[in-house]
Amino acid sequence: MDKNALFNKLVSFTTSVHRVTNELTKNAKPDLISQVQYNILEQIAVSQPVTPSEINDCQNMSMPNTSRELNKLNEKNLIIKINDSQDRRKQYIRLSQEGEAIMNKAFATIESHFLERIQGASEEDLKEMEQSIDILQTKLFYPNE
Amino acid sequence: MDKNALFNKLVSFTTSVHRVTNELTKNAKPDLISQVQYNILEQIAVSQPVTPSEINDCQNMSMPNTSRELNKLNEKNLIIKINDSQDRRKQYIRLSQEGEAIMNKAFATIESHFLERIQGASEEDLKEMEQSIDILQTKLFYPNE
DNA sequence: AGATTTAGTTATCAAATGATAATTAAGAGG
DNA sequence: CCTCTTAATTATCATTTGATAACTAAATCT
Repeated sequence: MDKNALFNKLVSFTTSVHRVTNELTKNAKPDLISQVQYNILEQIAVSQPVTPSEINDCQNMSMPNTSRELNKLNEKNLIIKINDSQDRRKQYIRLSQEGEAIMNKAFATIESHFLERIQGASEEDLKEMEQSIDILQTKLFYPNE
Repeated sequence: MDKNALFNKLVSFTTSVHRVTNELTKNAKPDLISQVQYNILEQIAVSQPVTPSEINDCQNMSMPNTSRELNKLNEKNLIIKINDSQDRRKQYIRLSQEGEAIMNKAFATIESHFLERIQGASEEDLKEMEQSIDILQTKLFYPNE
């Protein structure tokens, strides 16, 4: 199979995913946090608990900056830091109750945009989408190691 | 079908796409441009010609900021601006030769990371991925209007 | 025990970004 | 012709971000 053609498809696909994600998340981000902070909260929400190191890997940031942003989120009472009892250098980050509330609200907004978007889809379409997501997630967008 | 479950899948899927995209594009961005500028160049590369308005819609920026960033890219000779002959308020943005060269190099880097990632995939897998991308792109990540 | 690595913090500074207001110029509609 | 809207620009300022250096503390290695 032509891997080059597949790559070109992937490029325009990821561009589409980014664009649509932007559209879906429009107005979902609360004003009191920055885009970077929102991205971090989203990562925490999806895969909590999470360590600061994991955050800076996924978000492509440096430790000092991750630390700073986590402090800001902590000051805003949106996250909590838990010390690892085994390895006392490590921390685990979770959403606080307030953080959960904020993210639930954001996800609800995103979901309503999503529902509008798939409004016209048939049962058949939905099934196909679900299977396609599963395939791509396991075969292409799997975690690195 | 449970649209709510599909939505949850979509959330973790888009998170994965973002994370993997980050990994693939690591080291691909030339140092002389910022992340935002790179995103803009990528959009131009994928769907040129493009108007400044389209850019600020897709990138979720404001017109003044889009204009500023395009000026910076123009000063760096990475893009060219072409006036619409019909509607003289409009512009079309394209990559300059230098811009094309830079983006080709970036895409080559990304492609090599991509090839590493799908190294273990069988013919069958590749075909499935391609079909899945097609399905999602037409049924879910289609352009808005 | 001493050296090295790992996880995270603090401080600092330049640069990039976001947001807003004011402006120009060209279309579009009445 | 006049008003309204659209496309884009310029200028400005506060904030956010990125990058780097120096540091603490705990774990691991030898």
